[in-house]
Amino acid sequence: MPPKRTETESVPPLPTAGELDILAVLWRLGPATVREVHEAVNKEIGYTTTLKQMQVMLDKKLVIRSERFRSHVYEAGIPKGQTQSRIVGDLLVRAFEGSAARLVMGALSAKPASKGELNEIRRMIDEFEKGMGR
Amino acid sequence: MPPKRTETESVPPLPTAGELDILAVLWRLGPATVREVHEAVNKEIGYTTTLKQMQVMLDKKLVIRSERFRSHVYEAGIPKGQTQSRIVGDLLVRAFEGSAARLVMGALSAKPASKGELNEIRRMIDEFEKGMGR
DNA sequence: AGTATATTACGATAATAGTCGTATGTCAAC
DNA sequence: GTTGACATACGACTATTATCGTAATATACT
Repeated sequence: MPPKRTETESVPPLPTAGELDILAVLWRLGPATVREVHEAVNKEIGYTTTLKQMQVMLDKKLVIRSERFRSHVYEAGIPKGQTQSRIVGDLLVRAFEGSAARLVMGALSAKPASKGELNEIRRMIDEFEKGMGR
Repeated sequence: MPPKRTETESVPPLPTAGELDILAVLWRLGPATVREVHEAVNKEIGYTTTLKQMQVMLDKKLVIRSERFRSHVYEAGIPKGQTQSRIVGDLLVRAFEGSAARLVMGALSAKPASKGELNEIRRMIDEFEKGMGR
C-alpha cells in the first residue's frame, strides 16, 4: 500500500483522474465557485459529488479557497505548470524509461499535430536549449 | 462512477499506476514469469500481490499468458507503443487542452533533457512531419 | 419574522485498487 | 511414494476514490 497520506504534507500528492479534471477547469476559468466548476466539468454526477471532491482537494492542498459573501471561491493550490510538470514527470519515468523523445512519439501518434503545432514544439525545444545550463 | 467494466471488452481499460509498473517491466524484459516480474518491480510487496495483480490484468486483457511446464509466462496484451499512446493521449486532453507543445514543455521542465535528447526529439518531429497525411 | 433557495458540512455507501494468507497443485529428488 | 520447494487460485481485508443523501447554515425576498 502507498504510505498513509496525512493532511500535513509539504507537497500535495498527484491529483487523481477526477481531481485533475477539476483542476483543469480551474486552470481554464481561474478562481471559481463549486457551482461554476460543477457546470464546467460537465459530467453526469450530482452537485454534492463535485463539492465533496473539492473539499477533499482542499484537504490535500490541491486547491485553496476563500470566502466570498455567499459561497466559497476556489483556485489551484499549486501553479498549473508545476502540477503539469509533476504529472508528466511521473509518467515519463513510469512508462517511457525517462525518455522525452518516446513520450513525444506517443503524444503525436495519439493525436496527430498540425504543421503549426509541430513548429510550436520545435520553438519550444529551441527555447529550452537556449536556456540550458542556467 | 465509471461504467461497470465487464471482462468482454474489445479494448482493455487504461492500466492503473501499479499495472503500468508491471507493464513497464514486461516491456523491458519481454515474456516473463510472475517471479521475474516481481523481482524486477522491486517494491516492498509480497509475491502473491504481484501474482494477483497480474491475474487481474489477464482478466482485463492487459496481458496474455502461456503455460511453460511449471509456471506461466506473461507478456503485454497490447503493443507497447499503442498503450503508451493511449495513456499520453488521455493525459493530453485531460491536462494539456490537447496541446502537445505544452506537454513537451511540461516534460522538459520535469526532467531536463540533454542536447542529444533534444536532437532526438527534433528528429522524431521531422519524421512525423514527413509521414503526415498518410 | 417567515419562507424559499442556494450553499456547505458531513456521514454513509459503493466501486476500485492494492494487499496478503491459505489452500491447492505440480514437479523433482530422494 | 513422501517430502520439499515453488506456483497458482482465490477469498478476505484495507485503503482510496467516487458517489450521494440529508442536515445545518446562510442569504434573499416578501
